[in-house]
Parts: sequence; structure tokens; C-alpha cells
Amino acid sequence: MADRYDPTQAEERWYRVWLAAGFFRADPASPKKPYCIVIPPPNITGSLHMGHALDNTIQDILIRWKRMDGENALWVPGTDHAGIATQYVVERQLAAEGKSKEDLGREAFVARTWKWKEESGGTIIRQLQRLGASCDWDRLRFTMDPGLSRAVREVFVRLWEEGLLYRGDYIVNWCTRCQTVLSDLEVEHEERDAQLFYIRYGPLTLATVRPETKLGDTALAVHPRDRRYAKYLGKTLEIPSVEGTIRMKVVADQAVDPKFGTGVVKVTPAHDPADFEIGRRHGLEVRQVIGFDGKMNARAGQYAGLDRFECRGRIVEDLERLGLIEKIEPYQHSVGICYRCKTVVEPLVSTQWFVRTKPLAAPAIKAVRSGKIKIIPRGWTKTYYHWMENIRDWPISRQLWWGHRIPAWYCDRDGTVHVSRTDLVRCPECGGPLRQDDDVLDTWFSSALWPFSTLGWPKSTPELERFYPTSCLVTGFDILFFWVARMVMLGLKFMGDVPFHDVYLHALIRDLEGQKMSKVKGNIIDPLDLMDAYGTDALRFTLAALAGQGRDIRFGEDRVEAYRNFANKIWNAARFVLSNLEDYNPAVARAGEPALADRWILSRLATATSKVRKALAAYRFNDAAGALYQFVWHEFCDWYVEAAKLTLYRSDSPLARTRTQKTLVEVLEATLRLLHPFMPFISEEIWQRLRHQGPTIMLAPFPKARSKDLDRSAERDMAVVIALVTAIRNIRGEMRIPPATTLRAVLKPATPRATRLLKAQAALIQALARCDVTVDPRAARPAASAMTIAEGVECFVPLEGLVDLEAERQRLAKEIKKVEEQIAFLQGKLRNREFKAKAPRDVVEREKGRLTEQRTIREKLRVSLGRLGSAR
RNA sequence: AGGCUCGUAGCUCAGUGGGAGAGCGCCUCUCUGACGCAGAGGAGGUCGGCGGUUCGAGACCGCCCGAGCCUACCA
Repeated sequence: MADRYDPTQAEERWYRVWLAAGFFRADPASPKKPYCIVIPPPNITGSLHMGHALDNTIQDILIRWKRMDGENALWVPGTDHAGIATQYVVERQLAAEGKSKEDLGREAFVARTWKWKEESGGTIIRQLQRLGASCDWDRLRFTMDPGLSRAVREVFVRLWEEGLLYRGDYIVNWCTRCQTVLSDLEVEHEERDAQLFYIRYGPLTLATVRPETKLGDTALAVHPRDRRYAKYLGKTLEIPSVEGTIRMKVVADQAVDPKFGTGVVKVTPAHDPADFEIGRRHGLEVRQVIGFDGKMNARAGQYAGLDRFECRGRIVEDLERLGLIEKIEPYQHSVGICYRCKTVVEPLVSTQWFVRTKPLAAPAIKAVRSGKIKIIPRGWTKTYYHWMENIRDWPISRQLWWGHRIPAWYCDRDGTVHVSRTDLVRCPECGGPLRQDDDVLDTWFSSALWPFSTLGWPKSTPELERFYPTSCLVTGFDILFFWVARMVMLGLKFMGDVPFHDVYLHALIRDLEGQKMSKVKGNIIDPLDLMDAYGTDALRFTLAALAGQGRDIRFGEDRVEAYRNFANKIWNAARFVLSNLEDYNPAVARAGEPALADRWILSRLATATSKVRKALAAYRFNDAAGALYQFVWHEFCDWYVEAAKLTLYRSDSPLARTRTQKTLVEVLEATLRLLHPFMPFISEEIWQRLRHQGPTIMLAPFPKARSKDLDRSAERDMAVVIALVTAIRNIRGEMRIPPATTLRAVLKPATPRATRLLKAQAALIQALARCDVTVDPRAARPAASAMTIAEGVECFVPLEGLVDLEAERQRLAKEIKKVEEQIAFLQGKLRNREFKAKAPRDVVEREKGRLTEQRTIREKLRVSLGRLGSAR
């Protein structure tokens, strides 16, 4: 074995083996308890970023854990057709060839996009495999597969039949670049500096940030109880303006805030969501002056053809010239921008399909309230309720070509609308020609069906029967509304049951400055680079260790390096074990009585095992990773392996040697199984070199903590040994005595039990602390020696000729100071009568014990210091 | 505007009512026979601030300051 772990070849090799052997496959016919996760389908345009790496590492940890634990684990993989993003990519390709999608026509464009998907859409799947994802790849799904498309149609038709779907003219968020409608969720908001223009409207003045929309004004509005303007209510005013004299009616509406600006607003139903509502309430005309291209249209008269923002400047100039601008104030407000291309969204009225969400939301709220769905961490439930309770209808049509085309047909002859599971050609009413709706459905519409469409719905399949509802959904909190909430609504609606029992929402990964990673900022950390540099296992372990955090993970590469070192540590521990096994005979080992160190490490392993299990069950991946790290490095490697060297190299008892070999192998093997969900590759690589049962660690049982291994007395005794070794090392370190110098240590135990223990473990202490040990309950302090107390045992280290005794004086003074701080603290606590009266008795007793202990230590240290002084 | 989250060692973060922790970084020593991607030792913290509850608060409550996120029809 090499002295360093090299991940590159092991990873590729094992993944190929696993895949070929079909270890990832789940069988719906298996009688084992089902455990199912459906992957949040990545976009086909995507390539693996840190968010995917985190999300999928967590899922793989869960799936591998459950699979090892004997459950029928199914992880369904797939990709998402990502309407806007994919169409954008192909349009850009066309543009490079000097063509537009219109040049190709719809059919050819869609064909071309399919071709692009076949060629480039699989990148992220290969990258997930690189990450070690143990998905059942035979079940790879795509949102536009025939089966899933059928599900989309079925849902659309049934919603229509039940009146949960409607088509209407509404003000929507329009992206003038993407040329499509956006749902509220797809609009981001950004605080921007702007100007607030105070414009004279006849006898009134009003404030606006969008003077260009004044051309579309169809009324003025004030608050109904605003006395200042009561006399104008219902009147129509003649107003001189840039377009000449215009006539405006003054209406009263609750939506107007009398305290803002002048308390008067201009109403532009065609270009402002609030105004649209006001317009509806008062039957106002919708006068559109900005086109879907973001330019002023013919109704804008002299301004026609100008870009909306250019027009703003021009109108302000013209108003100023006419003396109609009263003042301009600097103003900050939030602007809606397209989440894809960051273009400022234009509210526009158009005909769209909507889902009535209120009836769907009610059961979705109940599912969480009743505990049928558990959201982890808990804090997100509140956010979920708030959104669900204030839910608004969902516009689902998108003006794109790439996606599920809306299954609605219009008859121009009789004006009827037909929604159908099968394609229609002739009008069922009049036999006239039909034209299919041009739009496609929001990508999230098909994603919302993912947990059941991937399992075969609307067909009834063994998979659905077995795995629905799925067990857990793992995703980022940023798509709680986009995706999670909608899956819950549609799952309940069409399956009659929740889509999953647990939702684990993880944090978002940012850079060390807390900035979101983005190509524009150039602060992207590519998980593939990290895997190249440090190995997949190191990256996975890092992500698990960071997963416990709140909303952000500030990601620094040095953390990955640290866990690469951890992988190497495991590798070398295994190397140590394997290199000491040539003569190992398990049959002989069974006869050996375990020594203290053996009992101790087995007990620690049992503790680590239950910690890991508990942490995984609670989705506390950081705790699980921490427990593993602590155990492997600071218990197994730091102490047990070092202790093993004594019996392996220096003991003359063959039985002791075999027994140590047995412990080493057993602990290592179990540790590898514990590590496997986190570090699949290195664990398999080492496990295969050990004696093992079964073809792969993937299917070996996940360790259970055996209560017979929990050994309180071994832990207590080993704590004494460790404390003494550490104390002696401390003296060596503080006194600057080189490690090569063998010290002498005189141990003076205070009880017969301790005496027996120390006599039995003298050789171990000796080896670990590099010193010659004498155990003597009646020992007198040797002259010119350092002294310390650990676990009640006095320990003298003669320093004659080794160091300047002044250094020891200082060291002792430092220790005394520490002890005195403790004493003062404990005394203060115990002097408090209320503490003694009200605190639980065991707490009081513990503190009393500590106080006497610290006092004893202080006295001994003082005596030591005094002797040193007089020794001079 | 409302809601939520966070403020603990130089950095990144654990710590969900009883003796302030980890990783990295830093300082000293070590070429010890698994590992220098290592070993041993060490320095470093008024737990954002102020009040309150409690025998006891980094943890619970209130207010304040600071950072961030989400929701909203602030023209």
C-alpha cells in the first residue's frame, strides 16, 4: 500500500464495479421496508455546482445508510427540461449561426432542442456519478419523457374538469427579453435608486417613479376619507399635459395611502398590478402604452417606438418645459427583475392560464400541521404556512416553444375551447378547424408531479404502490415555494396522499465573504475541481460536516484539505493494521481476554456508532461527521493504535498480540462501514483488502451499537491512563525536553484501586509517555522534580540535570493559578444558600466534590512549589 | 412595512439551563518503525450591547445595535 491515499483510480474503479453489479437497483417486489428519495431534478443545461454537490451528497448518505441498514432503498434520478434556460441556450447557438428560432419554425426548433438535449443534457448525470451518487440509474427520468408528459396532460385535464384551471386576462410579470410571462416567484426584487417625480395634474399634484406610464393613465385616485380631495371625487378634470389636454376622472380607493407623496395617484391599469386592481374595482379602461418588447406602442403618440426608460427621460423633459414638474426627489424602491436574465420586469396585461391554488393549499397546510409532513429544520414550517395561507393563483402558461404544450384547442368558428388528453383536430362542437394553444406550461408544473410521475403515474405501477409516499425530500430552502409546496398540493390532489414524509431543507453555499457564487462575480468554486484536487470522499465529508448550519454555508477550500488529510489518516491507520496481520489467526484470537485498551476502544466505538445513528436519524449530518472524525482520529489513531504498538512490537505474549490484531481489525472494519455513507470510495477500497463478508461494503450491515461493548469501568480506567500520559507529556513540552529523552516518572496513587490499575498499565503509560514509570503509593517526592496531579494521582518527574528548575516553578505557579480560579468559582457557587436549597442535589454534590478535589490539588501543588524553592 | 435567521477564539463554525468547544491558522519542540496530508505541547474568548426570568444564562424572555434572507399592490 502506498503511504498516501490516491483517490483518483479507486473512485472510478469502484463506481464501475457497483454500477455493473447492479448494487444501486431497487426491487419493488422486495419484501424489505421501502425507503425512497426522488432527486430534485437538475436542469439539463446545468453542470454540477456546489449546491448540487451538497444536495446529492446528503441524499446519497441517507440512501446508502438505509440500504446498508437493510431497507429497500430507491433513489430515483432524473433531469428537468428547464424551459427558459434550455430555450435560451439553443437560441444562442442559433444566433451564432445568424439564425433565429422563427427562421427554423416551431417544429424544427423543438427538434433541434431535443437533439441538443441528447448530446449535452447528460453532463450533469455523469457528474453526479462522479460524486458517487448511488441512484437507480435504470430509472432515469426526464420531465418531457412520454410517461411524464402523459402525467402532465392528465393533471391539466383533470384540473380543468374540476374548475381549478382558468384562462383570463390578467396583469402579469412580463420579461421583455425572454418574451414570456413569469410567476411571482420568478421575479426577484432589488432595491434601486430612483427619482420620485411630483407632477402637476391640473389642480392636483401627484408623485410617481414611472412618468412614462402616464400615457396609459385612465383615472386619478385618492383615499375615500381624504378630506383634502373630497371635493374632486367623481369629477372629471381637464388636465394640460404633454399630449395636450386630457380628461381624468377622480375615484376613491382604499389602496391609496394618504400619507404617501401627495395622497393622489395616477391609475395605469395596464402597467401596474395595484392600478390593475383599482381599475377593476372602478371599471376603468385598460390602456396599454408599452408593448411586449418594452417599447412604447402606437398609443403613445409622439413617444411611440421609444424604449420605456428612454421615454421616461423624454417625458420628464417635456413636462419640465411645460412647467408641470413641481419637484424631483431622490427615491429608493424595489424593482422586479427576471430571475433568469435580470431584465426589469414589465407588468403587462395578457391572456394566461391560471391554477386556482386556494382549494389546493388548504389540504397542503393541513398535511404539515397534522405532522404527516415534517419539515426539517422546524423553523421553515412557519414560512411555509405564511406563504400557503396567502397563496395567489399560479400563472402556468409560458410563451416558449420548449416544454409541454398546453393541451387546449380553440375553435375560431364557434369560439369554443377544448381541453383534451388526446390531440384534437376538429372541433367536437361544430367540426371546424382547431388551433392548439401556442404556449407551453411552466417547468415547475411538471416538476410538481415529480414524486409520482417518476414512479409511473397515471398508470398504476408496483413502484407507486411500493414507494409512494416517498420517505424524504432533500433540497435547498430557496425552492420551498417553487417546488416543495407545489408538490405537496398536487401530490395530495392526485395521489390522495402526501408526496413525502420528511422534507430536509439545507443551507445555500456561499463563498468565504458570504457572497452567492456566480459566474459574473467569478467566485465560483467548482466541485469537480475539488474532487480532482482532494478526492470525492474529502468533498463529501466536508459537505456533510458543513450541513448542519443555518441558511448559509461559507465555503472555504481549506476545510476540504483538512478532510483530505482525514481520508489519508484513515488510509494510514488501515495500512498500519494490514501490515501487522500476516500471522493473524482469528480462531486463536477468540481465546484471548481483552486488555484495558481493547475494552476501551470497543466501548468508544459503540458510543460513536450510536452517535452516528442518532445524528443521521435527526438529519444532523454535521454531528455524524464530527463523531466519526473524533472517533477515528482522536480515539482510534491517537490512542488505540499507539497502545497497540506496545503489544504488537514489545509484548512477549503471542496471545496479547493476536488479541490486539483482532481488536484492530474489528474496529477498523466496523469503522469503515460507519464511514461508508459519507466516504463510499475509500471505505470500499480498504474494506476489500480486509477479510470481509459479502461482495461490497455497500451491502454490508450498517453497524449497531452493542450494549455489551459499553464498558464504563474501562472508560474510567483509560481516562486515568490518558490523563497521566497527557500530564507527563505536558511537563515534557513545557520544560522543553526533547521527545527523544526518556524521562522517569514516579506515580503516587491515592487508592488501592488506582494502585492496581497503574501497576497493570505501567507498561502502557511508559510507552505512550516515553518514560520509565515507578508506581508507589508511599512515594516521597524526589528532589528537583516536576510535579503534577491527574485524576487524583500525583506524578513526579525528576528533572535533575535536565532543565532549569525556574521553568518548573513558573509552570507550577501557572497551574496553581488555574486551580485557584476554579476554587474561587466553586466557593462562590456553594456559598450561595439558594443554590444549595434549590439546585438538584446531584448538582450540589458534584460541585462540592469538585471543590474538595481542587483544594487537594492546590495543597499538593503548593507543597511542591515550596519544596522547589527550598531545594535551591 | 411585516416576518424569519444569524452575531461564540485571527478565520469558518459546533454548542437547545449546571465545569467555554472543534477544524483551520498561529507559537514551541520532534526526521518516534501507519501517516510531516504527521506527532507532542502551548497561546488565544467581557459568548454583539443593555435589562429581565432563574439558585444558576452563551443558551430562555424583552429592548437596542449590526449582518443577511424571505414575503408585500410603498405610487
